[in-house]
Amino acid sequence: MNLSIAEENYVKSIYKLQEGDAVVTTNALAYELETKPASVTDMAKKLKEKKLIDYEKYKGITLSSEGRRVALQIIRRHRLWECFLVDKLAFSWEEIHELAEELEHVRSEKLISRLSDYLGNPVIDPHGDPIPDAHGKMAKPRPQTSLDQANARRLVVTAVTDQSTALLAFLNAKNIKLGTQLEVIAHYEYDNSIEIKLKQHPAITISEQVARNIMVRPV
Amino acid sequence: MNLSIAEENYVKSIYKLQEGDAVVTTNALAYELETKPASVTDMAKKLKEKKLIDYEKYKGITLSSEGRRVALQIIRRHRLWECFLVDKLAFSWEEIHELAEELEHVRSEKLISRLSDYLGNPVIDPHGDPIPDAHGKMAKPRPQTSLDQANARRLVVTAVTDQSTALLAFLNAKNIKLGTQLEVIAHYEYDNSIEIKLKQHPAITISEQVARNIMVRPV
DNA sequence: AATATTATTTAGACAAATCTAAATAATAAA
DNA sequence: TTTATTATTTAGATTTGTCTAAATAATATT
Ligand SMILES: [Mn+2]
Ligand SMILES: [Mn+2]
Ligand SMILES: [Mn+2]
Ligand SMILES: [Mn+2]
Repeated sequence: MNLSIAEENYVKSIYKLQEGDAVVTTNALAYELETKPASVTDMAKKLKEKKLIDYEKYKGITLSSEGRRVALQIIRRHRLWECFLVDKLAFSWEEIHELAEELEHVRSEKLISRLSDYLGNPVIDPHGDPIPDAHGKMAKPRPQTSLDQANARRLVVTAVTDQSTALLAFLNAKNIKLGTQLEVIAHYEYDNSIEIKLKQHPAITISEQVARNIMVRPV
Repeated sequence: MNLSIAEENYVKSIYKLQEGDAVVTTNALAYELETKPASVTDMAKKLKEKKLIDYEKYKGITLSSEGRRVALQIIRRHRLWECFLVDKLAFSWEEIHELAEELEHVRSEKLISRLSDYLGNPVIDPHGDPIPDAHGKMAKPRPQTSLDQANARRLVVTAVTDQSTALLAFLNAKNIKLGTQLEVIAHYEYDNSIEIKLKQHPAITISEQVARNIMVRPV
């Protein structure tokens, strides 16, 4: 089945919003793809026709098993290109998402398997997200929680859930990256901000919004 | 100016067919792009509107200076990706053209300049074609002739003009690649075929059609 | 110079992807 | 359980890139 770039982007976004088994709503998908609900309805009909999604009027969207397979391939391509950009071309993690958003649409099994080999078959991307293998199998992510809900005091950063340039640039400025170890000093109840300390750096206070998007596990 | 993939492909093909200063005809461009003359006429109007080409009804097409600039950027991207595929991912020269045809449309100055650095700023691609630099400057190709017109006896292969998978696969089978040294044994007048000999290989006879597409210079 | 052939353009249509505005369905509030 | 609000879909339009068939222009042939 030959999918257009638009169709691939829809499938990928549906996968992302599904998070397991939840039904994806028209509005949520429109927001995610920065398009209009009417456009989503149009595309939903096409993707249903192609048997990539299950969809009934007013009932929301879920991926079919074929749709899931396709989504995982696209995600694989996306994340491998991200690894390439960071590991080989020395891009930083906030610059790569947009580029990978385009590179992911070059469809060639051979290209991607060679790229993966070339990169040493990585299993996580520069944002800490797992990379599906050629069969769509992903390493189950190690148990992790968002920083605002972590109990332990000594933590290591494992991923970021929001990959906006703005957040990643903020984290760069504060020297926080994947693998960074930090210690929670205090929770401030007033605004749910959190004071943390990185080795060799003075303590800083980060907002709840930032903390929610940093995934951590006990060191 | 933001060009679509289709527009980029047109500009690149016009550049290729122009070969210096010749006017490009509607039919030639349609054939090159595997489309119909009517479609070319439609697109010519759009590219003229965008000031990328000079075009008057029935008078053919030439690139404007802006069009030339754009074409050289696309060619740069195409050839750098070809280098990447061969040098880093171990593709062979007949597989890379199609992939580069897609990769060339990822527009990012930064990506391409980093890629170029990463590859050691190569000046020729795996087919022997020169790679424009960031300003569109290309190394003037060293004087070369097609194998069927070469006078010298000892020659070295510098480029191939036809990059079809079929020709490149044929050359692979005969162990002919860029830099291969060969000796012309005989010209056969009957069908203009040429007998050549590679070091450590028995002599072989190649057709005029093949010889026309192999570029060489005296060793 | 008239006629035939070839090249190019136009007219009109279509598919993909999108949009706005209006209609309808689902859900929440009164 | 009506009524209001929100979510979703439909109707109809637009843009981009393409096509076929017909018309016209340019060129070649007689
Ligand atoms: Mn994308
Ligand atoms: Mn990522
Ligand atoms: Mn292309
Ligand atoms: Mn090439």
